[in-house]
Amino acid sequence: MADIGSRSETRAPRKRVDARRNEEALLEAAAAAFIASGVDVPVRDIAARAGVGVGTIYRHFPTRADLIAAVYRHQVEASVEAGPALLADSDSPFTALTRWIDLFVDFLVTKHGLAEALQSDDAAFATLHAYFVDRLRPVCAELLDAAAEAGQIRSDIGALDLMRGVGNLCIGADKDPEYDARRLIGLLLAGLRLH
Amino acid sequence: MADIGSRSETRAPRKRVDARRNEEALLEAAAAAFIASGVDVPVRDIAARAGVGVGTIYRHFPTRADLIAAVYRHQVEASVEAGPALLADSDSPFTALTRWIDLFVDFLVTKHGLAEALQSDDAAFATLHAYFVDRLRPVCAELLDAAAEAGQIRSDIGALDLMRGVGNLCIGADKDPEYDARRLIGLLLAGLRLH
DNA sequence: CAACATACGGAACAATGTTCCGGTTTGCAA
DNA sequence: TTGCAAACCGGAACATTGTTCCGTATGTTG
Repeated sequence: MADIGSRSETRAPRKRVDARRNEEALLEAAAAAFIASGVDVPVRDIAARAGVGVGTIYRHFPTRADLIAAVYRHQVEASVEAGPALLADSDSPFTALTRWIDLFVDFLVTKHGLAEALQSDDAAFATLHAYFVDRLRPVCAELLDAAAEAGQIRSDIGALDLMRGVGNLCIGADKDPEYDARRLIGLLLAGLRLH
Repeated sequence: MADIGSRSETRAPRKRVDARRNEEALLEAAAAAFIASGVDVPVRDIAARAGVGVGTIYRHFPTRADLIAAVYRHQVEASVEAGPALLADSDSPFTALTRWIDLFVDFLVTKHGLAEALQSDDAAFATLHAYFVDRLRPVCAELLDAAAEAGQIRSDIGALDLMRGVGNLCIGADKDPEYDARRLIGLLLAGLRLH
């Protein structure tokens, strides 16, 4: 039987083209604005870059967290996929864990203010926090479990704890060149090892 | 030679009594407001508690950092004095270091938002950061050096790095009861040890 | 007690987040 | 193709908070 509604993707009465175009423009504008001014850039700035009104932002992305999540979704998914790959390619689970954490740190420190936003208790960032946890915790847990099972690390630290610690240690790493977050994260991982 | 200006403390032509009274009231009001709403409590709230206008706050404490520093000065100084005492009383330098860090953590997590403020790159908090570093770094360095000299820990981590890491790990510890900052800080210290 | 310096209070201004509504555009169906 | 209801748009308007400024009140001194 022929497809009733042309060859478009989803059901749902098809979004208006202007809405789709604006959403696209907003994602691009937000990405640029985040790089230029951090994830706390004023809403008005993003709207101006995208050439839309502030109302349009709130309509497409009710909270700042939604916008941030949308902008960085690709990279988060890449981290999700990197987990199993590292586990397969590395010579030990602990090495894989270390490498994965390194990717995670790269991600956090290159997005100005992301680490801060993730740890913030601001209700507006709750969904962002939830998104990161939902996607990344299982991956981190897998790496952690593998290393624990191999007897390389203690097994009394949860994935959430570790991610939280790493996230916290990344705060401010992009502002202060004197601060070497990786060094401290290395210490944290060293503290995890069994001897 | 006799003291020219009565038996008061400082030089400087003696402040007006209302000014001194307001400063006192502000310190008390700020301390209460910090406990109730964190160190980010709106300036107006503090002014209202103290029964003064906002202008009075800015006159006595030009930046929020000045006010915070004044409110917590006593406790910071207590931490400064605790360092040598712990070193003398503990059975090993590493134990002393651990205990001192514990005091430091206590201090940070009980002051809502203090850890965040300390790591913030906001220019308004620069002097607060500087005050903490000036007073506490030498103490931490002394403990760190003693432990390193005793061969208990590696010697390639500076006092500033450690304090920064501990401070970062304390962020959010007062909000989220699931998050156990001390556990991660324990890991960090474990990573410091030599075997 | 008078004159002066200092401090006070809060209105006014600025930056930013958030809501709301009149006007416009678009998708759909007759 | 044309008409229309629904969806969407832009930005004015409002709320919150930090910061400055100045006319007024108060303490201090001679």
